[in-house]
Amino acid sequence: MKEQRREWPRGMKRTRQRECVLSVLENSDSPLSAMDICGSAQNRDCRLWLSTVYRILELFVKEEVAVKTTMPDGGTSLYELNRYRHRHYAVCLRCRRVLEMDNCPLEKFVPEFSESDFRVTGHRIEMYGYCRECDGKER
Amino acid sequence: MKEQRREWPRGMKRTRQRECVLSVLENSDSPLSAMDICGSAQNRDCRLWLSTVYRILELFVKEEVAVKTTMPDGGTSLYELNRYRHRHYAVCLRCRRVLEMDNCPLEKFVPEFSESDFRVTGHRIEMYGYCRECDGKER
DNA sequence: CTCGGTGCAAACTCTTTGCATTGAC
DNA sequence: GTCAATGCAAAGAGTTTGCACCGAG
Repeated sequence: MKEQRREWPRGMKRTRQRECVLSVLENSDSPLSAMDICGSAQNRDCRLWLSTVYRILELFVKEEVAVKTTMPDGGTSLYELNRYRHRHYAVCLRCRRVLEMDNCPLEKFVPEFSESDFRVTGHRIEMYGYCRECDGKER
Repeated sequence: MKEQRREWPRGMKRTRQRECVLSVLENSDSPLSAMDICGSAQNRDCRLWLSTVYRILELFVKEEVAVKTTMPDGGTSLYELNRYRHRHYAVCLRCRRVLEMDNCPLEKFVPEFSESDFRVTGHRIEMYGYCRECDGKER
């Protein structure tokens, strides 16, 4: 995984802890939980508290630096960098591995509603199934 | 909302509490939280504990009577009957109203993956935006 | 009658909040 | 120097677990 230097988000005070959280996010190619992030940060010799991670993530989401998601069966919230591009995932039901899809089914799609109008500003798609390694194996 | 009688799921012990949870789910056309379900049950003069609701829902999901989902920004898990048909929702970002979509963008879609194969067995789609009442209003 | 289901309490996990101190600007 | 950000503790929400009693089969 490569260190990709990006400029610091404008108008946001630059602290050691925020740099660290941003760096962890930059160097992950799948969504992370607050606890994952806190752990990775500790491994980089950056001491910071879990509540601080939550506060930083909240800020990042507000500033649209990061995006918050959840796996469909609920549980913990996950965060990833807002890469300003369309990205959808396929989740393996066996090993939980997350694959990135190269295309988006909503490119040319116009949703229909019987009851009402709706102005669509975003969408979320996840595919479920089995990755190559898990397909055919039990459970 | 109409009482739709369906037969009791096979091989599952029939108790007052389970009938009640099933009935609440049958008569809702949007996903409900465990607490919603518990509340609705109380309104029907069915006393049951929240932990019981969770246990019943876990059973229903295992038996594929119900489906567990979450809104994308995390938080509480929601449950709805497994209606064995394709159904996607649009969620209003302002009032949280949930609209059902009449079509599915994945009918003719074949996902592409650069790295690996993936056998797709299901998918989840949610659209976000603003419903007619909320569009244009602030926040 | 038996054994799984439920009531109830308590624990657990993830997340948020409050307050004093620290550190970026 | 000022005020926002953080460390830390503690509270909150949602969910799970343990155990004794109850009730469906």
